[in-house]
Amino acid sequence: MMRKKESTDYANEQSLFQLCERNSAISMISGRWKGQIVYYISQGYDRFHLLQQKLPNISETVLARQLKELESHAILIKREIPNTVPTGIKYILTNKGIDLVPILDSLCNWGKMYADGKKITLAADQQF
Amino acid sequence: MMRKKESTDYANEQSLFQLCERNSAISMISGRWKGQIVYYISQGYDRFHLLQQKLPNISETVLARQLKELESHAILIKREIPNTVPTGIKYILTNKGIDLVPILDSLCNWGKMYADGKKITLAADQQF
DNA sequence: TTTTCTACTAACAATTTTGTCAGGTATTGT
DNA sequence: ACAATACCTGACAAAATTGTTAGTAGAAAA
Repeated sequence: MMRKKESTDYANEQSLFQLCERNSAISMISGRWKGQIVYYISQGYDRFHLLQQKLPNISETVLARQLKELESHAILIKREIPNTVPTGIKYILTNKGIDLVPILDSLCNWGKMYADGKKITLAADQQF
Repeated sequence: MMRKKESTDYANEQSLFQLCERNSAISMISGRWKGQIVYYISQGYDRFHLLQQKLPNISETVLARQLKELESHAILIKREIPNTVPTGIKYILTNKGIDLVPILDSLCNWGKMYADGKKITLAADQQF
């Protein structure tokens, strides 16, 4: 475990992680529903009422708001579906949104991997 | 873009993503400071006052609270440092915490990759 | 005409998260 | 004794997020 700057540490310190706003990326996905919305859209549940079906505990208002926020972060965009009965709109992920999916997936795997029993394990060099 | 279950879709639908609590993993890291705290501890800034130096805008109280929350999620643990001047404590990442670091890193890369200009790009099959 | 459907929005209330203030312990140095 | 360092905690205020209620529009079906 390294401390402060040593020359071997340089690449690490200079990493995007160091300079970027760690939190802006986190805040873009940290709504109560955003992860699930992005996921379901990626699965083809790309219309308002389909998302409502998939997320039965979210109200219309809240869903609309979350979609708007995702749109403002350029994670998805709205698109009118031509020739639809009462003017349908579908939501499609931008490339940014598509790239987010595997990251959310790995976050979720991480959560699940350590879900059971809350057993705490440490790296070998931290053992005692 | 697929809809509902088709046999080719099975693996996808069965993915951990589908079954796990997408949000529990997200909520563990979505504090205003948690990402940064985990990162700095991984970089060796493993003591209370070192974290304070690295995060000058966080108050003592809030830092202590965030650390406690991370501890309650088994992302880190406290450990007394023997023979220290006024009883030092250091924070070490559990394996769970260590595994989180590259995920936060990729989240951050993702954020940075799309940071400039907010240009929206779409996948080829969504073009128009 | 009234209802239904889809896709919203504004206004406000409830809840959750953050931040601030004022302590508190334990040890060492002066 | 008094100050300083390191690490907290409880109580409460401020701010942000989420949820609720009531409404909108435009078109088609009853």
